[in-house]
Amino acid sequence: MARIQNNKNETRKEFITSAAARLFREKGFSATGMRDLAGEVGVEAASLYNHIRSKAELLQEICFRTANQFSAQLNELELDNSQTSLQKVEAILRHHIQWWVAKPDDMLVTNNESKYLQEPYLSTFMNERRLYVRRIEAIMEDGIRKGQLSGIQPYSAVLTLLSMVRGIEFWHRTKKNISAEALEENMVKHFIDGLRQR
Amino acid sequence: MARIQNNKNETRKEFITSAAARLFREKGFSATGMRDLAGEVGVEAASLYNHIRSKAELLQEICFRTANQFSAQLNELELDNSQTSLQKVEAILRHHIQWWVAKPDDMLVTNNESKYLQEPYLSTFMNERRLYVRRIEAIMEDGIRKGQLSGIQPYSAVLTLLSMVRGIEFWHRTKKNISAEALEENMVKHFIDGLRQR
DNA sequence: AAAATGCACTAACGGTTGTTAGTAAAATTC
DNA sequence: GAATTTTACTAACAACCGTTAGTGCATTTT
Repeated sequence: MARIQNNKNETRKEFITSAAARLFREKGFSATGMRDLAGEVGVEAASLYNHIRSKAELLQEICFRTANQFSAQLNELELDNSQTSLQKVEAILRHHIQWWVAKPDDMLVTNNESKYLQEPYLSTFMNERRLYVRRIEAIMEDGIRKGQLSGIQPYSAVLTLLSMVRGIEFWHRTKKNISAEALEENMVKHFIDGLRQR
Repeated sequence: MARIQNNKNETRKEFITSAAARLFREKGFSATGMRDLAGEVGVEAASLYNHIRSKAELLQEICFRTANQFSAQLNELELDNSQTSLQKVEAILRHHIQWWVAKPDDMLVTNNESKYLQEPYLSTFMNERRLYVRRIEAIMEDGIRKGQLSGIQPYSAVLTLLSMVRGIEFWHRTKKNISAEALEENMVKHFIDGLRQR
């Protein structure tokens, strides 16, 4: 009857949520059983419910924690007058790349498994995502007005930005091809060069 | 006891496979039940087994049909001496975009649900995918030798090519922003401009 | 018309799902 | 040290899973 061995200063709930992110990423939300998760944590399935309310709650925690993190960056960028629009777009792209490199579990679950959120969380999540796209579009439109960006439509550029970084998932499985730093510089150069006015 | 109403000249198995692709895309492979699929087809679950061997077989059919289609294009391109490497890369990108626009169900299932393939199909699929990446890399390396492509590493560029088009999934849900043709031209311009030697 | 095949049905199987109830031991608070 | 809270356990639940067996009607082939 040993307790969950949670390291340092994280709560047991956080420990479980991390394990859940790992499993949801590997096996998918639906194919991950509470008995799988319990095994990963080192406990019986029923014991998990002393710390969490439901399987659904775990998914909510992962998706919204991750999404809020990206909204927070936009909050700061929108108030920053010291950067050009192009610099802001580059900052957003780098932020996405770095999170895909550092937290692939969270990013994959947020991207691929968020559809299993139940209402009203699902609607909230999708609305937030739409808003996030529009806010980046607005930054790009500002750059077009100031002549810094090329004639590519902002909507298309945002879709590309948010999607191209998903290739990092594939990179994670075969790391030896290229370092994380080189990958970031390549992707940033490629995206920004294609976007810049010439 | 009405039969499955399959249109024109497709077999009943193809009719079922199409419905499966639609459901696997919407709900995911694991969360899609045979009773869901049966309802979509207009029949009882057990009746499906007069036409298919198993749920797993449906996934195999979708994933390999789609993957082979892309390999076939590369087979032709590799033998084509009338195009520059840059033109070949553009052709590959356009091919991906057009398939994401026309067959989003197949593309999404092949990308997101292929992990549920069972052995030995899973290993075969992943090896084919690795080989596909290397073949595109080889085309890009050729372009670098001939001075047509910029200093971006081929591996990074391939990851970007294969991933950026996944944004089309999001576009499908909110079509009014931009037409399919404009989206294609924007993405191609963005990707190729970023890749071209200047 | 007879025989053979195709196809959808009902019923059921063994296994798995997320979750709850009840209990006891361990850790914490008093 | 006693009282209280936290936490892990076993057992069990109703629902659902993919799939098989067996039956009989409908269609096609002979």
